[in-house]
Amino acid sequence: MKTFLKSHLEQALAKAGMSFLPEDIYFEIPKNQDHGDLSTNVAFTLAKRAKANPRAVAQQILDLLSIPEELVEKPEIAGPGFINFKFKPAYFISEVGALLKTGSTYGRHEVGKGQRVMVEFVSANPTGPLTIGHGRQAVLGDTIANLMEWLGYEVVREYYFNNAGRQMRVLGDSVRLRYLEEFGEKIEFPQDYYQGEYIRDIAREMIKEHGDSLRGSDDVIPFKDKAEAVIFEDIKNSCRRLGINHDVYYNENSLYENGHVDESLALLREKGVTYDKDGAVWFKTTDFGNEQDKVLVKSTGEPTYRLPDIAYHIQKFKRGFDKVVDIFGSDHIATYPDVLLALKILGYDPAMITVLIHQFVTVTQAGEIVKMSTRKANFITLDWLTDEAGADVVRFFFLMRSMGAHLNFDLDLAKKETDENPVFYLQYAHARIASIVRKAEDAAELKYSDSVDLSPLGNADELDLIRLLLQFPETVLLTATHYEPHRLIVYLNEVATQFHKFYHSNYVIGVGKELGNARLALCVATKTVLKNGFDILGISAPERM
RNA sequence: GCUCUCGUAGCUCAGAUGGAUAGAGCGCUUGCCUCCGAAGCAAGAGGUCAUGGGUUCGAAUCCCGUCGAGAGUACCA
Repeated sequence: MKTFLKSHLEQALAKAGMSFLPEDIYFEIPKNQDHGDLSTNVAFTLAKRAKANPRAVAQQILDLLSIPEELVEKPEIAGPGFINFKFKPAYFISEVGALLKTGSTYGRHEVGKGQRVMVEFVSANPTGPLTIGHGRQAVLGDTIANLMEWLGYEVVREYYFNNAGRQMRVLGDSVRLRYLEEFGEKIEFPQDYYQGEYIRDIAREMIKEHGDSLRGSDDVIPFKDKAEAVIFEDIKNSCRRLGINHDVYYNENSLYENGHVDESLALLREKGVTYDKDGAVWFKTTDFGNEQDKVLVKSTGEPTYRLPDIAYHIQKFKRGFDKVVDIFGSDHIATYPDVLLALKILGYDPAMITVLIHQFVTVTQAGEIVKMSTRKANFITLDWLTDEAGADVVRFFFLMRSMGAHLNFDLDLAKKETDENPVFYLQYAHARIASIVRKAEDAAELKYSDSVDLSPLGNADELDLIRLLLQFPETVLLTATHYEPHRLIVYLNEVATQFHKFYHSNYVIGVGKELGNARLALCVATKTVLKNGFDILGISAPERM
């Protein structure tokens, strides 16, 4: 509808002989309905440039504007120079009909058609269970992947991990020590080892499988392998419970094995942006405005995380993705600029990578902040949270705030949030509609059809609801292109509110066949929008609750 | 010290390219079930948009300073 109005506006502007740019013409949905359904401030933009009076410019535009009268009311000039447009019911009714026929794909777009996008998220190394912090990223990542799918992209959900290195050796040795402890051996457990109870669980597994046969050796490999397998399975399961399934698990190690790490270093050397000093290889980031140079390969010969990260991203492009979305916690905020810089130097377009940084989750319990650390084991696991609150509530909770905002997770509230959680407000609306549809078709002589005559609709409650429903496709587009899932929740909340309002003063059953069927169709349209929105968010759409 | 994110109602948070009277949930006050689901609806109280300047027709939004919170600033990831 915006493009429709825009083209008419452009014609009027051209007729008036005003010079303008396509981006001069914006429409917004006014907060106040007295200002119509769509409003434009184009007169301000042009008046400023021509040093003219905005109202006069607006009037000049309107004099030359001709739009079809059957769909749109006569435009009005309001305030200091806004031009407001108001649609006629006929417009709304025809659009609802289209919505009903489109059904479960209503709100999908094709802007990403034929393109492949990778969304990388979670990417935790298998050293312990996923915590609430990981949970936020997992849910955000999966939902952004869903949004990309709704834009028409072919999406790959990827998990990048490392099961080699010191970290994993410490993990293996942690299990080994607990294993020995199970046999009553006096051991000294280093403070920087993994303290969690899950280490003991794995140690007991080892006893079940191997008895005491490993007591004599100090080989950590079998312990490491077991720990990795158990923990990774646990991680995958935690994700699965929230409806998250990665398509690819990409092992950092393979970058070494396939020579990609060495190759990346060689490429950077060729570009002359590295140098050797103190036995280490440095990346000359100061040449590009950074405060200090960064180490790519330590004096021990071991690369820092930067180098494999660079190699990994090169592979992302070589694997044929048109677009890459990386989701990191705010603790990684300093790592990605170096990666992007390296890619740029090597001739890749950094604009193809979108890095999303989400703020951390602070957990409060009994009014006190719980500090979390995998090492120390005073963490709250994602599984525990899912047990307590349920998958829908967990997903919803992590999505309802913008990722730039710190998320305060009040555990006491999360536990008792069963009937006062906003997710139920939305689901309730859906279940309520389902119930009406059942009842209407059972008891009354109503029958839903996507080609029912909708013209009996037209009162304020009905039109307000329709107006909102028709915003769904654009909301999906905005939510996806801004990578801000919480916007969809804000929107769906408005839909639910407006539906409840409609419901309370407009009966579906007992108002006659024509109006009844039209309202029934409106209910189905609302249900469709809610359901499609829930699908994107990854929460269930209950028929009963 | 420097960089990034942030500061909006008692609490938790929304406020699309700068727009018209600042929004929701929870909590608080008051109404609404002989009728499609009261997990709901309606009404009310509650604000110096951290703070001081600046930009302009117009600022919660953009720019600079100050205060406060979090993260980063490693030859850890």
